[in-house]
Amino acid sequence: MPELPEVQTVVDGLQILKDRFIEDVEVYNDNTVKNPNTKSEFENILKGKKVLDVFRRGKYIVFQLDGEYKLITHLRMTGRLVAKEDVISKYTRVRFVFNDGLKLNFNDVRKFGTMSLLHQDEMFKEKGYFNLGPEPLSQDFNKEYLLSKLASSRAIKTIILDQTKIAGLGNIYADECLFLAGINPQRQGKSLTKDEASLLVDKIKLVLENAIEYGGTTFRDYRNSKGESGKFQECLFVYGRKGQLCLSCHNELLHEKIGGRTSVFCPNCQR
DNA sequence: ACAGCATCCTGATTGC
DNA sequence: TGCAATCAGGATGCTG
Repeated sequence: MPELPEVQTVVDGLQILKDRFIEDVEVYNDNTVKNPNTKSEFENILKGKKVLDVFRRGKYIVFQLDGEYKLITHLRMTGRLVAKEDVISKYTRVRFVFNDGLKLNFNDVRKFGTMSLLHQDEMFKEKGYFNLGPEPLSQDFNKEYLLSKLASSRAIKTIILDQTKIAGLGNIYADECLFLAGINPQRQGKSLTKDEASLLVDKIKLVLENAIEYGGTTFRDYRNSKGESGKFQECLFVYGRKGQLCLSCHNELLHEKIGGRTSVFCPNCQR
């Protein structure tokens, strides 16, 4: 599941696309493209455009193109942007050919991933992108900010998964952060003390930084832009470990559905 | 206004 | 053994 560290790793690998020109575009799955309305429009606008920059915002990958256009991509669960293989698979949804022959495939088993090509002045059309909260690794995300978002009866896990409040956390890192902060994921946001909120901010930053160092987590589907796995799965304390023993206190890890998401936690370490 | 749930989709895993 | 049900989960749209 590509979350912030996985998306960052992909973006790092896609820097090779900078200053290249898009020579050809093929859309194999119409529903992958959200904007513009037709795939011929999508293909025609992209052809001849230069890639000025590739960057990450939350879980989105953004290609800054000349002519003030942005190609905004979301991998969702199984999307992969692969700049290595020249093979069109049954899961290739969109394919780009660059001026020097390099190919970029957007492969996506489950077809949840999306691409939107938008001009600078119509960015509001991509609501999820437009409404993103602060980057968790920036100064804007601090304990004062988090406290201001905790005045809610919703579960703390649901709050930190809300992309309009914090951009980039998904199910894996939400569970990991809450474990390291010693906070039960079911706790109401408003029940957290200032110290707990402060600790949670620190652990969110720590986990994301470490996961980026490790090239992200490959639990099942995630691969980087070269098709390689990440290594942070070796560092997980709770995600995917339901029924196993807590690495800290050796009690059995429990699991609950919170906001429709499987959540694993230690009832002893997380209060 | 907002919380909660269904929906999208396909492969892997689990259960009978 | 084989088939069917369940699970995985990010964002969105609908419902109460």
